[in-house]
Amino acid sequence: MDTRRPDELWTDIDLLLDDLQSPTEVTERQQVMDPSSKIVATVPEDGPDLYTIQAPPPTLPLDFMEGDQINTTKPLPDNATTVTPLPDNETTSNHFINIKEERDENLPTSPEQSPSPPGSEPSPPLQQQQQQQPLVRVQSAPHLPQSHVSSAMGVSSDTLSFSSFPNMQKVMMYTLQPPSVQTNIPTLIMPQPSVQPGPSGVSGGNSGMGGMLDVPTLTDSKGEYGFTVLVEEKERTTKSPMWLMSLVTNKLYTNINKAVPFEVHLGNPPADRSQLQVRIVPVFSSPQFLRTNVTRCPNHSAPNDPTNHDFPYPEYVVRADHPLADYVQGANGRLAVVVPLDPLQDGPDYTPILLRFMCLGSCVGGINRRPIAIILTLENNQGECLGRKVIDVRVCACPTRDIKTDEQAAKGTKRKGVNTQETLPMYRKQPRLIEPKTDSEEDDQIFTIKVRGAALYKFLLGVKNMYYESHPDYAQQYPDISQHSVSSSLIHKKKATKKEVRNKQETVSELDNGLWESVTGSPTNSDHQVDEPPTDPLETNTNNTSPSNRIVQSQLKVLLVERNGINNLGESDVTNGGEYKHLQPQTHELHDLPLVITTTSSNESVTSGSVVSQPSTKVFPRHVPVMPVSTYQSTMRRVSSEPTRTKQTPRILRPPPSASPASHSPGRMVCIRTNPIKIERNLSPVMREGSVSPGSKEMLAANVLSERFYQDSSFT
Amino acid sequence: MDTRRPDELWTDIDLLLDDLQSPTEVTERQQVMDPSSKIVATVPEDGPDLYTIQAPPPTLPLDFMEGDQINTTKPLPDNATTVTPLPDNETTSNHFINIKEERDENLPTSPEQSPSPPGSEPSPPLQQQQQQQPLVRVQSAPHLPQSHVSSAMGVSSDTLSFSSFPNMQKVMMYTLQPPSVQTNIPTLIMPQPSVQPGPSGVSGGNSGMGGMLDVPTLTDSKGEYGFTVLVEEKERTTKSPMWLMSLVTNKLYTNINKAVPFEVHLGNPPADRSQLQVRIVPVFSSPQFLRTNVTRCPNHSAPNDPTNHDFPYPEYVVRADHPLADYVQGANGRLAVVVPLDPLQDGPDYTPILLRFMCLGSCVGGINRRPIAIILTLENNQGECLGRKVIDVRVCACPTRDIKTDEQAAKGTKRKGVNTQETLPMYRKQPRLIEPKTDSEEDDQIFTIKVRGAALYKFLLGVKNMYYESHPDYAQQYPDISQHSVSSSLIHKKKATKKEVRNKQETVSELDNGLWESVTGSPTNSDHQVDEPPTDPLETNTNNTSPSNRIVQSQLKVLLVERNGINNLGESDVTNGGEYKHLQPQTHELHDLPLVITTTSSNESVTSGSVVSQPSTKVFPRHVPVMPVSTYQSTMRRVSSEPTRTKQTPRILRPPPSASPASHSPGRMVCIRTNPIKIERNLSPVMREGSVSPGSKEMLAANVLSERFYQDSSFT
DNA sequence: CAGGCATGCCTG
DNA sequence: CAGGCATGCCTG
Ligand SMILES: [Zn+2]
Ligand SMILES: [Zn+2]
Repeated sequence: MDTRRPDELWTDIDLLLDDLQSPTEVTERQQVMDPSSKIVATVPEDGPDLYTIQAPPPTLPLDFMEGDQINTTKPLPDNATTVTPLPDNETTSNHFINIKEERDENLPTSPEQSPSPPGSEPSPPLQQQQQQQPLVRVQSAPHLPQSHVSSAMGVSSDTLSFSSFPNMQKVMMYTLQPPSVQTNIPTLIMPQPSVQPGPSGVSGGNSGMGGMLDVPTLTDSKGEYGFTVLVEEKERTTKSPMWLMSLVTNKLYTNINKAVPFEVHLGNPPADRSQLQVRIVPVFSSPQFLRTNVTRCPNHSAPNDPTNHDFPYPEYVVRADHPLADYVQGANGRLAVVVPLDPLQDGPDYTPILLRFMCLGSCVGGINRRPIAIILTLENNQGECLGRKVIDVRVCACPTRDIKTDEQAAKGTKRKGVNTQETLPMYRKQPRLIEPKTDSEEDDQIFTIKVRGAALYKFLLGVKNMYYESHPDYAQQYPDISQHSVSSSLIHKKKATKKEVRNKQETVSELDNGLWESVTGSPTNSDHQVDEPPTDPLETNTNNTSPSNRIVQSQLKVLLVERNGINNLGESDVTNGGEYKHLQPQTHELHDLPLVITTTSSNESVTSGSVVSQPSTKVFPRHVPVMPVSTYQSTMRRVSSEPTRTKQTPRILRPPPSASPASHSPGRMVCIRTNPIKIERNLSPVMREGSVSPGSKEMLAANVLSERFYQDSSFT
Repeated sequence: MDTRRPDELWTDIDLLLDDLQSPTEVTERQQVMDPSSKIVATVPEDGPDLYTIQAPPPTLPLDFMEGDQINTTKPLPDNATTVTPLPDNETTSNHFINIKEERDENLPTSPEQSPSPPGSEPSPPLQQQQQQQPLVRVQSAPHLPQSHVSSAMGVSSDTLSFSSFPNMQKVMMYTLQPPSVQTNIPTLIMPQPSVQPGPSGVSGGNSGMGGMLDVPTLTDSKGEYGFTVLVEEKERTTKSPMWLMSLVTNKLYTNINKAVPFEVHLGNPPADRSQLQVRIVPVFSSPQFLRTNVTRCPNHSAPNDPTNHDFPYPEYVVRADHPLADYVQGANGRLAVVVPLDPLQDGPDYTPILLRFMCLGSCVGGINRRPIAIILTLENNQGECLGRKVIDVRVCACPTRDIKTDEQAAKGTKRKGVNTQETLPMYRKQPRLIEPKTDSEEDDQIFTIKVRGAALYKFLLGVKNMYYESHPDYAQQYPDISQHSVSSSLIHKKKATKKEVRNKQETVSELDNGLWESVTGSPTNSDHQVDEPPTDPLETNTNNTSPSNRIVQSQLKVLLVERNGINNLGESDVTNGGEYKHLQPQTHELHDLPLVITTTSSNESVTSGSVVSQPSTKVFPRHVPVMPVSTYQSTMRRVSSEPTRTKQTPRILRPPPSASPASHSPGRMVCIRTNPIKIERNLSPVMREGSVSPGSKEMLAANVLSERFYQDSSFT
């Protein structure tokens, strides 16, 4: 479930657009249409080939999050699984986006350093820079070197190596790049937005949650103070223990909202313990969700939930039973609770910290059956990380049953003598779907986007990849077709040959099984294959000798769509390759971009030859009242008649204010249109039922595309 | 899950207080304490006896909803199951609330007529009055005559008879009244608030939802136009049907967000069909939840849920695929969709209406595995009901599986030849718990409230009953002990004797089984046993000859607690017996009532002799940092130092504004205190962990009690 | 779509 | 608390 609010999505888009701006060449104009989302974009023509982007959803969603990157790879991966070149004898005469890519040789080469904007002073040391700039460079192509920036929350920039899983990228990653290409990969690096550590207890305020975050470090590190955290194997106080710690699966099993004591041990404590604190961050431990924030489900984070009646941080999964517990949103956007390290009590040689997990691992819209872990980091009062401990956690209604199940599965699987810590834990099958299956049956189909020209095709592929990267949940529900075919074949092969061969190959096969095993204790990373060894800021190996992260300026030029019958041409050239900015969400004046909406057969300029259009009558039962065209038009007109702030300023479509009670349902369809408006009665089911929704992915995609077009049109 | 927002709760409290005001006699002052909630109330002393109110939760929650009533029964039910009279040798010298009860003989006697305020003109006819006054009198005691007011939504005032279930009241109801007492029951009738048909699509705006509503009419009525609604047995269009209609269970089985065609038949259609419309209201069909609104779960009603991206009514469970569908909140607070009756198409002789169910029947925090039905009412454009059809619905992920399961169970249970329509459907076991079990283990205990004096005891019992009535979910999770013991014994007996005796006795046994069977098609009512025959406004039997609903003015007098060391005495005398008001939420000046919070052993004026206090050290694991007293005090001081608007005006505690990110967790504990503030270190677990929360039930209870005390203190 | 698992929750 | 059911969802 996407927990972001619409306005946050818009901020994301703004941020994205701000960083996507690249010089682009426009050659000619025509229209390319997405038959499913009914979004028509006018793009320059540049290439001779017509490619097909296959996507399961009916739209090309594009509400990517900040912190992601577009991978505009070149050369074109004609051998990619999902690429379906169409014959050039198509009658489509579309235009194309010409994407020029340049490698920026001025960018810093060490992945441990964030690149500075051109002309700015050199980056400060990592730790301090992180404190000042909450920017994290994330990179999605697994074959690219890693460049995550450490945070003070136990989520650091060092990347766990995928070297032991050579084939994993085929399964986990969305890339058009052949695995052999390891260098000179042009990428668009988008900085992570500065996270407003706003009131996280605000109703519905999932600020910065739901998008992609940095990849957490899941390796333990005692640090100079000998920091470690233990959990007793079993609560012996009562007959019905509130938690269970399995030494077999090395996982904590507990129920929802039960206090679990964590013992904080300092083997080499400093003289002044009062300056120390412990930060607890829950993370998804499965690779595909490492970068997804762990928040409470909508059910449990509802302000009326009893657990929130006396607690202003309803969205924090982990709570600490400590009067000075601090609930913060880290610079990386993750929700964390920080507890000061209490002085040692009389008895034991450790400091206990009581934690509660406020959602079940099965909570729909929340953890959603994905394995989680908590990262406990020892910090000084400057927030610098002094040690780290990662503990797998399973919050379930029947810990005793589940620990039994898991341990039996683990014992049945693993060979004796092999330390569980060394192998990837995988004790229970995991589902693949994240979102509640609320989409109508019409949505889950294979749609085809015909694109003429390699440039636009690549651009759209990059957008598609970016969307998948930033939407792991969506990727779960609608797996990328290209990836799916690759991974499924791998899965089949591995499954057939899985014969207790405990080596790297089998480890891969376990990964390929589609299970969401935790990577805790294993030096792996979610979607990045790195050549460098993993570097931990806590370790002495700070100098990284690996090849640097290649930052490339991508240039794209798009064309403005018509607006009010007039071509409003304008351009914008923004270099974003590797440039980091303080991303306090900036107010953009680009709010009023027209959007052309049409259907397949009504737009003459769009080739409708082999476009896969939906059967418009078959999907619905009989006697469906068809919404009249007038309804559409009047609704659209209502909004489009709003005063345009700046004629030359593109407009980003925004969702309408919350519908008034008096408004009827047709009023919910709000979009801004330009000429030509072409609506046919034979609307596709998707169009008719959901239509183009204000906050929908279609709209976002349209905005981004249109934004491109507008900004670059003045170049022509 | 309580879906109300805190501010709505406050509104509820305001409304409640407004109606609870009754003349009260204050004799003396002392303090009665709730050892669990740490709320100390000063009450007048009036009675010699010390009673005990047992309640499972650690608090005496009091965020009752409007539309409920307090049943201040007299005489005292000493033989009630939960009543535990304490010996009078307790050292407690508490004060008491003196509750005077008078029967208002001027009130109308017909349950079909809403009583008018004294001096006002007679009530208009039922139908019209309902249109004007969205007030519904609800009554909780099952042995009382029914007085629900009809609404235009197919939810009418006629009550289904419980005559076939003579023992049901013992199981379903919370009453201290012996079943034999059928008359002269003093009751406090609270009018239902006027429902603001506000923007239901507003985030978190569950306006008026979550409380108790009127009891819907679940009987079919063709009306003059021969109205009925059919659903085809099975969708034959596709191989995987989106719905299934079982003729065995007479229930519709469908998946979430699938369009199901309902065929609206008019056997005797009028000349002008264009003035007709159909209203669809989902209701819980099991007796204990008949009066609970059916709304979407927090998960699915989240604005970021894909189903809400293009739809401004996220909380409506039922959607209609119709361009003119209107999503309204009826006068009774229920969410409904109204669809105009389209003209007949060429082919069939019926009008199809496509409906979608936007939550699974299992949705936590929503339907929550409770059986539902939809009530389809034919209306004219004045909203007058012209016909009614009730259809059971099960929204599930596997309709084919579940219909199979249900039909097998039905066939295995019922004897051949017996029409399913005539028997209570009960095909699958139903759980008893509603709320997600988020409460800590410390919460689910039996707590004891010692009360001295019959009056206060009765008052508190009434409050407890009212809370249970208005919180069916809570009643599910923490069943009323008195009711539980009665019902469980009944269940055991019935189960043992359940030997295929298909008569009334067995029907009762089915009810006693704790299952949530639908009452559709059966003339039953949820928690009311009525002597009158059921009256349907559609039927000719409009004149009701049954004994009238006895309205009684209850007078209560409470004492003000100390504030700032000074006794601010004031009183308020409000007659609320049977008086109906237009309840546009009124702004009360009673916002600043002090609240005395203390713990058991620290308050010398409270007798701690046999008070059941929680073990303060045993519940928590070892090494729990105890929140220091200073933290409490500073936090409390922070809020209590706010400017008091009116010295004489009681203050209602309000939740603090959403916590700022910089605030630490102790800041969440906000309460307004008066002297004496007595905090001991050995705080009970409840106090220490959750503490007194601003929006919690403890606070609400304290506010109400304090409000009483304040208003009546000037009498002294 | 059927079989079966995962997992919350009810029952005894 | 163990056994088992209810029910969403994954797999084939
Ligand atoms: Zn949850
Ligand atoms: Zn739901």
